[in-house]
Amino acid sequence: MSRSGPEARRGALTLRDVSEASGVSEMTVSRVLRNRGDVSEATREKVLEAARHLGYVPNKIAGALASQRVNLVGVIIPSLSNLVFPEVMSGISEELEDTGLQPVVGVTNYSPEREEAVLYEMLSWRPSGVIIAGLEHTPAAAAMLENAGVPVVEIMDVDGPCVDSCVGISHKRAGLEMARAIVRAGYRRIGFLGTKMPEDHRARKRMEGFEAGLAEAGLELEDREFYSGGSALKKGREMTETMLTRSPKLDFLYYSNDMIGAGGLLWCLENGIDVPGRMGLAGFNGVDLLEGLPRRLATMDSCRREIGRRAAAIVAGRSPTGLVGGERVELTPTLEPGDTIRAV
Amino acid sequence: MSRSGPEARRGALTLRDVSEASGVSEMTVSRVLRNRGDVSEATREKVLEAARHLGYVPNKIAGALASQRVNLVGVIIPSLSNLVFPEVMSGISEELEDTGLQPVVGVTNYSPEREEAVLYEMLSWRPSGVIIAGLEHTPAAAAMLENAGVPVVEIMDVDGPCVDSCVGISHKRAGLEMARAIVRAGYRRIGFLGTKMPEDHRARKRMEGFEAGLAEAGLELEDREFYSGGSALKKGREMTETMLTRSPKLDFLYYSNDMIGAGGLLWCLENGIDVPGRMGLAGFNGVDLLEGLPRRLATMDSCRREIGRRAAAIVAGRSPTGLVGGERVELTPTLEPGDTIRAV
DNA sequence: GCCGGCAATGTTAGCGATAACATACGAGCG
DNA sequence: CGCTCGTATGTTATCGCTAACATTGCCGGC
Repeated sequence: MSRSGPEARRGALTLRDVSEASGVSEMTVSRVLRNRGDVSEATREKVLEAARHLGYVPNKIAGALASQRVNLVGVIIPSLSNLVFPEVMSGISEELEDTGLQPVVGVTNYSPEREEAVLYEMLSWRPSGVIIAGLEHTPAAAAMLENAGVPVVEIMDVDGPCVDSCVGISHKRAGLEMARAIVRAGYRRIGFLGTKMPEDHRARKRMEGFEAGLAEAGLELEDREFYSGGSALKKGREMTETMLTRSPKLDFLYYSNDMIGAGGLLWCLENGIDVPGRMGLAGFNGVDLLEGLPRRLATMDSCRREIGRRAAAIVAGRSPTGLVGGERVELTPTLEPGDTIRAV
Repeated sequence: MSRSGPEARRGALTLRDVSEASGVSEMTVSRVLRNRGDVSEATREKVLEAARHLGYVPNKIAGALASQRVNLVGVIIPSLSNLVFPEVMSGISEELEDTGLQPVVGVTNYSPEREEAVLYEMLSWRPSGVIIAGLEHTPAAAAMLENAGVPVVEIMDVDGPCVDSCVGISHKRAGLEMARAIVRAGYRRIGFLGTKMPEDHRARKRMEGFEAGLAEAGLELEDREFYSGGSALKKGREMTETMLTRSPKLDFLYYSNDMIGAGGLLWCLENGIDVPGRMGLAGFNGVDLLEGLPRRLATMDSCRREIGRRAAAIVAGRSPTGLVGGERVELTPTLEPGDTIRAV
């Protein structure tokens, strides 16, 4: 209600308005609003009152430009509908909570070009850190990360070289160990079911590790099936049916994620297949969902939340290691045998 | 490690660097990089080459301050782990794709105070629009939205007054119609299972509408059960068991979301309960997951993606209605009877 | 050959905040 | 009483970019 109305138009409110309303300089208002520097209690009150009354919202754009500081952390992930990434996000948010830093999300849909574009866009806001999923980037994206001049944490995966820091698990090893466990349990004729995504390097590495594990025992994958799009649970069913029709002698199915694994499990149970006797099953990720299934699917936890936390800690400069960058954190996924692998 | 030259430290790269490298003025570089104004083809090439070579990334902070334009849209939602919101996000992203606008997400965890804080933070970046879930806000948040001076779209819900525009479905009506369908199918002794979240106004409205629908037929809810946290699928099972133990005469269970409904369905099937003969079941949302279940759970689609699209269209100023604000879009959820309600 | 007119480029003045430095003022001290 | 010192506040100069307004050349028409 001050000058000619609440505010002639948007954002019309600036430090100057508050300063005039409270009778002190802009600088003092700025100090009060940021809790920085010495300001007398009386002045502080006066200023806060004026700001509140006017409904002033600081302009961080100007603030950031002047101070060369931005309290944003760019987070770049392939997808939000994957279940996995929202959990990573939670970990990040949790850890960033009281650092004054704020995550900003960008989604790439597993497209390297899109990743490059999203990264460019993010960097143009000069965030004080970047967390990005995966170790594989276009050359241009890699160069940008290299020159970002802020902490960069590549997450989810540690199988390969990273630009600055990385936090994740070895998907190769995850596949390998699952294969060993399966072989140890006596299964021999094994099928693989996964996503048709050349760009999902982690799924690929898991499969490679898995095959390597089988190879140790002189085994090979007997069959494979890939899908894309649609309800993962449904696809899991369909693929399982397809595969078992085609290769009825299989005695184990390894799924590249828990959702399709769950679909497969439901199908097997409905079709009277003895699990884990006649047929063993395993997925990957360790999602919540599994707890509600009729039987607990074997899986391997992918440490999603922990990955988020550790990555955020590095960006926030509070890593427990005390390092400032160039950190490499490999978490160890634990095998959860559930009820779908024979006990040894 | 590389050149102690090009940029001594982070972001040292500015328009000036590019301008010097290419021998034209900063303004011309700016024009080239934004594709604005007349620039000769030769100059354009020269500038782009220099920019690429240096690895220049424009500083949008400065750009936004100077131009008073920010290509960001703030999106404020309660949660990312809910399945529902990522889908809304997809709709938003899709629609925003070629508008030059970029969504920035803030998560409130269903806390009004957190919502207020997130909103304040967002507005301080002066986005060119805000999309926010729900119609209920703290007075301060409402005031901020009111004075934002940019398009504000409240989404998901239309049962109540909105600040500027809103896009959603009527949860009251959704509950009401589900109740009518259930009554019509001959069920009479009905239980409700939902989340223990006073702040989830939409779930609350659904329940209210549901009760109103029952009341039309002179019925009342015979039992209710609420949960919070944990695996929704598992909770669905547990609650179903609890409720049917306590109230064995119930003949219908209405779940406030599909996940717990799915858990309930699995439990019923495992326990040999005749669905939908002896017992009818229904959920809410229409999620993908349902397709993979042994039987299709009755549900009501909540138009999530469409809500995202329409909201984004309004913010982007491309609403099909041609209106500039103050729009009210009520979408109509469709009942999907699935296999868990008796045919009439 | 002079000048209007247009296309291509340059200059100037902020955008709204903050860093860094300056100033005012009262207290405490010898 | 003069001086130092520390606290509370004000001034000035950017931050990197863009809007708006010059300016420069070159063209053709009369």
